[in-house]
Amino acid sequence: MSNISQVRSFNRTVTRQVGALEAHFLDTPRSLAACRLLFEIGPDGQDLVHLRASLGLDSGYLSRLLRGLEKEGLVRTKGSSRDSRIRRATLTSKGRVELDRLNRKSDTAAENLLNALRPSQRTILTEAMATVERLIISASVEIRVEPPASPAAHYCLDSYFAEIGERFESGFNPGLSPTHAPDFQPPRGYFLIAWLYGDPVGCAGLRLGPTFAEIKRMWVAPQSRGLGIGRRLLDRLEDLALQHRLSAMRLETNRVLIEAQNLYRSQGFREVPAFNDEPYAHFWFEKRLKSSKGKL
Amino acid sequence: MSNISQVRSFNRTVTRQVGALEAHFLDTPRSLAACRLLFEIGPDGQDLVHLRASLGLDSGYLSRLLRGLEKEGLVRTKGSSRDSRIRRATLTSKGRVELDRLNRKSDTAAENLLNALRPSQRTILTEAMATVERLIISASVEIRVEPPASPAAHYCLDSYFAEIGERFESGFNPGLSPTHAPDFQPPRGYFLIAWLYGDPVGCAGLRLGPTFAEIKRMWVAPQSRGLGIGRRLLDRLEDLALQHRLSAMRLETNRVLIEAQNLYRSQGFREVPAFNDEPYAHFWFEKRLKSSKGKL
DNA sequence: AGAAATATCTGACTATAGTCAGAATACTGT
DNA sequence: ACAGTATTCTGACTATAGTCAGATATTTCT
Repeated sequence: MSNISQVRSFNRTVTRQVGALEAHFLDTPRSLAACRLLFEIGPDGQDLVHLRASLGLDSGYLSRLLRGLEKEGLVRTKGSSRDSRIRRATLTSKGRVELDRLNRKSDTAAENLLNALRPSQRTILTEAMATVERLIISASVEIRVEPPASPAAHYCLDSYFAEIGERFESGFNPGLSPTHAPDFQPPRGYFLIAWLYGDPVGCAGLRLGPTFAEIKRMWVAPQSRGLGIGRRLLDRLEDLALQHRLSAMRLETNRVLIEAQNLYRSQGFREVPAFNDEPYAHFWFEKRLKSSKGKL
Repeated sequence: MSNISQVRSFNRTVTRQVGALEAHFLDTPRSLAACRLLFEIGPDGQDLVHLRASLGLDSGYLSRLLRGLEKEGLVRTKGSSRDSRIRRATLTSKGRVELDRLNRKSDTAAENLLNALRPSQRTILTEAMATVERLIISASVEIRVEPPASPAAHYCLDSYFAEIGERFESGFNPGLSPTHAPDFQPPRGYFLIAWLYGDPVGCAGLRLGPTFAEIKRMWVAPQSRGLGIGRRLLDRLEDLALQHRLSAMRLETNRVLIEAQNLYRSQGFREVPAFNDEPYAHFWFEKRLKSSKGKL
């Protein structure tokens, strides 16, 4: 079977299976959309903006679904303190009981699937499921050029600074390593964000120099590591550097970021002597870009 | 992650992905249900009974969907020659063009998923998909005791006789190896049918003797082999024989049925001297049943 | 301060999906 | 021959899902 027909055959089989699992919700007095909403609100509650984005709902429709759940006494909505346009939905205690019930139902449905198999097959199935899931998620990541001052960029940079602040032996003070947003905006550079299902899960900045490009602020969200996002960010940066006919990409990194160093090496970067005096750097890397014949 | 939470996480991810693929149908003027119907009718046409069963549609709903497709000029229905209650839906040439278009759209959607991955990941993904699919299908097979004269039983037996008629070196004449339906019905025996999505895909008969049980008419549909159906049929037969406190199961087989002999051996059967004069048999097998202490 | 953007809600609407009862017709087993 | 069963169709109905155009309140930008 070709790859494409395997994917289509898989989709047919899995749709049927998932449909059967979803049918289990139908013995509740609630619609599937309302159940999904309960799951998405979760025990800790969620802002309506987030619910709308991650379930892809029309704002009117979401509003109506929430009114329905409120009438059932499962959900409460209240304004957020920071921004009183934003409202947050939380489960009432009755709602938490109901979510538990739905979770148990889903567990049972998954268990029924597994119970029909022999123990050795169960392991094979769940391992193959993990692989499929990881690769589908990986294929769903989309990398786009974004303004470095956008909210998503701020979110990434804040997360990045928070993480290295914890990991660097000396902590991290952004003031000592300043970078200006305009450096990462055309014409002086680029800022890439990796998106997964509407959430930013990684970023990378590129600053264009006269002969080489500098990579800065490269980060992948911890829960999304191992999906090849770092690799894809580097590939895109390389494309951009090549478009500008630069002959090399350079970056510096801190010694505690072992996994980043491995990534750079596996993507063709070589360690070079220090080319700047970045205070937090211990290693400097460079990748010569092949199809370039120096600066145009 | 536990097996159960892996299954649930897989379902979430895959639902999202499949939903995205299905969204591709939405740029047609047709509903998803109508598209599924076109796929199911296929280039060769299908009886309405089959469409209703395999898509799980209400007969009124199906009727209306078909009227819609007829109005669009994509489908024709005509009475069957054998039974004029049964009607058959076939695609018009315009319908075939439309089905081709849908197929190409689906191929493109599957291709987009694969194209987001590196070639090595594509192979890993499709192999894992094949594994997941095989095991889900395998878990969806249901084995039930059925009357040996039911239409499904006839379908299995006809397929079985047709297959061995082709494979046996001497052909096969059912008259020389007679078995009566009552032998496979309680209290004298059992007839098992393996069902997959409403279609019979395998069978096995058990004839209860005074001290041992005889297995007869064991068959698995060619397109469903490798799913462990034979193994599960044998397990169920063993349960039944144990319920009747029999000490052994016996069967005979033809030398060309190599895969069957491998199955028997792997399930604990041992070759024994001929215990009957079945004309088409070359090998005789027996499995002693453990928890039994002879006939009650 | 004023303009533009954002978040939510409501009312009015449409499309899709599905159910159910009954009618017409044809087949099957005895 | 005839009672019982199966197939399909129609009309009448409901539920679910979703869309769209404002209205309102709030925040952000300039």
